[in-house]
Amino acid sequence: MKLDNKPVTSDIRKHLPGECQIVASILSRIGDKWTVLTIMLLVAGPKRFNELKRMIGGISQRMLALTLRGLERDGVVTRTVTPTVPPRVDYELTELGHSLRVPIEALGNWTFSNVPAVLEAREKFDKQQKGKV
Amino acid sequence: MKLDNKPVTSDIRKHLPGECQIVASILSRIGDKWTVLTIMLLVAGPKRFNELKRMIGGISQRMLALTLRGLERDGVVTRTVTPTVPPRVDYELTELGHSLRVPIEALGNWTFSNVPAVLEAREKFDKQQKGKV
DNA sequence: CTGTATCCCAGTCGATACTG
DNA sequence: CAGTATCGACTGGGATACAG
Repeated sequence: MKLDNKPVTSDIRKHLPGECQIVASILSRIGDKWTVLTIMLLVAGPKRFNELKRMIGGISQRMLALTLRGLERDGVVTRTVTPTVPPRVDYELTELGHSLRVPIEALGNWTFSNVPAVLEAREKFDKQQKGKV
Repeated sequence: MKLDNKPVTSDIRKHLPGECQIVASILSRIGDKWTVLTIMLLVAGPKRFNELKRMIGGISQRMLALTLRGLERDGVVTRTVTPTVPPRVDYELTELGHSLRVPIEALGNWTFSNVPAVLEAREKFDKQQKGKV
């Protein structure tokens, strides 16, 4: 897999077969249950581990750790350890992470403004299914 | 989930608690393994079941059926049966589906153009991890 | 052709306990 | 505070077989 400095067209449909997997793997991280929420919180500034945990609410320690490690691996967040007692770890969006904010918010806003339409569609669909049985 | 106490960024944060689940459920459909690809293919026009199956390649009959059913339920695609022998079923994006194309492509294009950055970050991260053990 | 129904494995996630 | 380790429940998804 190499796409060095190729003039990347802005059309997703033109990707090569090999790139498909990478794109899918990144896309699946976005679709991950906690990723979007975590990024949205970090947009406001650096956060500590438990700070994020509290803000997210429903997440387990394990999943937050996994989510953050995944984001760190992909270069979206940085992890900064301050070796005090007790230890302090700050997570912060990288430049790449901040650039992700734009498309993520586009998607979030689309979702938000179409919630009624989707709900209506689901209700209608479910009602039809019910009548079919 | 509490996103409502900070003076932050976009509309996505303004949602009410109850809507959070809906937003998450829609978002998770986007992150679904086959959804984005399927939508991208349908952007070009209506497609039949096996036509989609062939184009996607790696998908099983079961997953394509489930994916399409989910999209239909959310009002993103329509399913049109032509009762001939053999039967013919066409799937087509609704207006809602076509509007989804914009944010999806934004995300896709971000992903596509940042593949090198992410790959580099992963490689760097993995190397560091390796050295730590 | 276009599905639905079953079986089954691999991976995911939460809860809990333990460590530095 | 900030994790890692482990276990068990649950689920996604492929393969296969069958039906309209």
